[in-house]
Amino acid sequence: MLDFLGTKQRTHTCGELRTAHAGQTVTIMGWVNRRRDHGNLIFLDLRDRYGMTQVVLDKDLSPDGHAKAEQARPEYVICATGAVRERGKDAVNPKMPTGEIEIAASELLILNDAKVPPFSPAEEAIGNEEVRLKYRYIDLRRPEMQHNFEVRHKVALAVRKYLSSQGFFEIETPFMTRSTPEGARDYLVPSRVHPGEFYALPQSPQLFKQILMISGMDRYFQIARCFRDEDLRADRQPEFTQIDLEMTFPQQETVFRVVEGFLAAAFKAVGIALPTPFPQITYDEAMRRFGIDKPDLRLPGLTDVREAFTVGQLETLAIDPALPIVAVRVPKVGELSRKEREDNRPLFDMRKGAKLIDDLKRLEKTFPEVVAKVRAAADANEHDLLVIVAGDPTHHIRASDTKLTGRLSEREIAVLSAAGNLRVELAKKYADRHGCFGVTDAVVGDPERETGLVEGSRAFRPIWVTDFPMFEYDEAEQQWMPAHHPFTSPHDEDMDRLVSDPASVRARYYDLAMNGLELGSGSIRIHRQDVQQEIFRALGMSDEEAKTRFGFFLEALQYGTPPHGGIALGLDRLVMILAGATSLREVIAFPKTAKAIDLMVDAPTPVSDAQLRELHIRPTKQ
RNA sequence: GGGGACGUAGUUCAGUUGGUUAGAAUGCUGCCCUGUCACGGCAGAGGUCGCGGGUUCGAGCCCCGUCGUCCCCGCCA
Repeated sequence: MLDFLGTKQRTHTCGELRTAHAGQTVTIMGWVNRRRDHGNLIFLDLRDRYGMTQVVLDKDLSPDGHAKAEQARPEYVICATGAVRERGKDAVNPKMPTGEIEIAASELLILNDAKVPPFSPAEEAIGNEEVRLKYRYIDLRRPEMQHNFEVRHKVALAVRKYLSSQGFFEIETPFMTRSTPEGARDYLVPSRVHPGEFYALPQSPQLFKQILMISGMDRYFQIARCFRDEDLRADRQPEFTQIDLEMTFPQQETVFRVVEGFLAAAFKAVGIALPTPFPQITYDEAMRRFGIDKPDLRLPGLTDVREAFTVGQLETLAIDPALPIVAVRVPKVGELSRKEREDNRPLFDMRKGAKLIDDLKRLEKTFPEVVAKVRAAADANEHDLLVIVAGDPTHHIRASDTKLTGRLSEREIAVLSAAGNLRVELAKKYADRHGCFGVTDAVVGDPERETGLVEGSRAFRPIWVTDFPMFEYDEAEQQWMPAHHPFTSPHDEDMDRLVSDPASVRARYYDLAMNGLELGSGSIRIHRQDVQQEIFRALGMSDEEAKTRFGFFLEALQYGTPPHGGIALGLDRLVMILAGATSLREVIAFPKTAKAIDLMVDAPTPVSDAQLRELHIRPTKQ
């Protein structure tokens, strides 16, 4: 029943034939997307990565081919040879790029059959992720998935090309290494040769890339796999890919220009113009204006409306005059009903003393002039949703005024971040009303879009967030902790306050945010041994402890370390944004479930006792 | 570790207050069909209602447990 391929060769893909090919005899191969059987006339849609082409089997023209086509079923692998024929006017399918032609097959080979698939790649929407992941090879046949991986490939290629053009070497670093100072749990690899000892899979190539700078490699990059044994989210997988780079003698701006360069190149590769340079904002300003350290610029920011209130009014309304009072505006959402407001309450975090005024109509009855001022300040019209977030003066639990993070107090941050999160949550909930998020899908969701840059697209809004605080106060441990890894350099002019006022010390640390997602983060590193020691001491770490934990690196630092810095960007997240997807699973070929299981290969699994014995491992019983 | 949603035909789902034989669409199988493109027509097959226990005369539906998928919190410097 099945045919041998013999010496047949594919002459064209299923996506490239046009009317210009009419008259040519061609051979195409692909999967049966759909079969339409009209008795003596059978249509087969052949699908491959490049597209779909209609093959016609006419019993008069090719009785053998027609007989084969009768046996063909969805997902059978077919080889069709025949003449390209322009379709009659009434037979043109304007929905298909190849819809003006068809192949009048003179010969049809069934190269392979297929079991009835659990779902069809030809179907538009499929829900069950469990089935999709188990039969991932079928899921990946879907045009949407193939498009996602085309985007992923083009982005990676553009990044490589650009960085290479800027003098960066792509250098690999080990997968089997030792635990590094990152904060996540390690995946461990037992050593057979060294009983009881383990390698760790890298959470990032952080220390290796710094050592490459010490090694004089000048500019390094890597599209690097990273591993972190933490619980998953829609935007977090246990193994993920970073565009990792490091350079010698940079200013912060030097790093920014490089990243802007390769991102612009990557976006251009998928047909989108990304204007550079990207805007910048300090951490403090981001918190004040957006209530979050990864602002989504597609939405209006928070508005400071303190001035709209008199001291007396604040007292009547039980609002803390010392804390920020901000308006959250969501365009075009309109007034909410009492029930809608009720439903939205869980979106607001009042645990740390923030308070929400979500019924401006009611407030307007008592204080019409206040509401008028708030509306004016927030630039709101009657079609916008507007709420006010302020501080609750009766709330003094835990949050303190004295322990500062940067120049904002913990209580100020509590109010601002409650407002900032509400802003994002409301926008997500009413996305279909304000339409600020919609453009993304329209721009890149169309696999057929091949040409034409979307000039200055407002769908993708990157922003640098700079000057993060160097330290965070850990309430549980009652001590200052590095907000990032301990090799991040503080600002030169903040150095003298390391001990006296750690809260005010700014790090030369930066994030790149896009559309409310953290795309990447980096820093200018510490390159001097004496500074590094000071930082460790500021963190309450003894010289001995530092030596045990990072000895090899501290040693390396002493052999002529140049100033250096870099950044790492999440490739998966970047592609996710470009693909308009909401989960990393849509842009990772073989992802894991929320419980870190690979449903296709069924991993992890128990291993044999012999294997464990060899590795000197004895599992503990539950 | 915690919270929430979901689990019924291959797939997507419906299933009333707990009541007789669990439905639809699609897919699948067979037959018919020479211009379809989500082809159409006729006929048919297809169910451990995730799993285990309980309540009840009677459970897809109620209760307890458990497993799985997804989302969130914690966690992820």
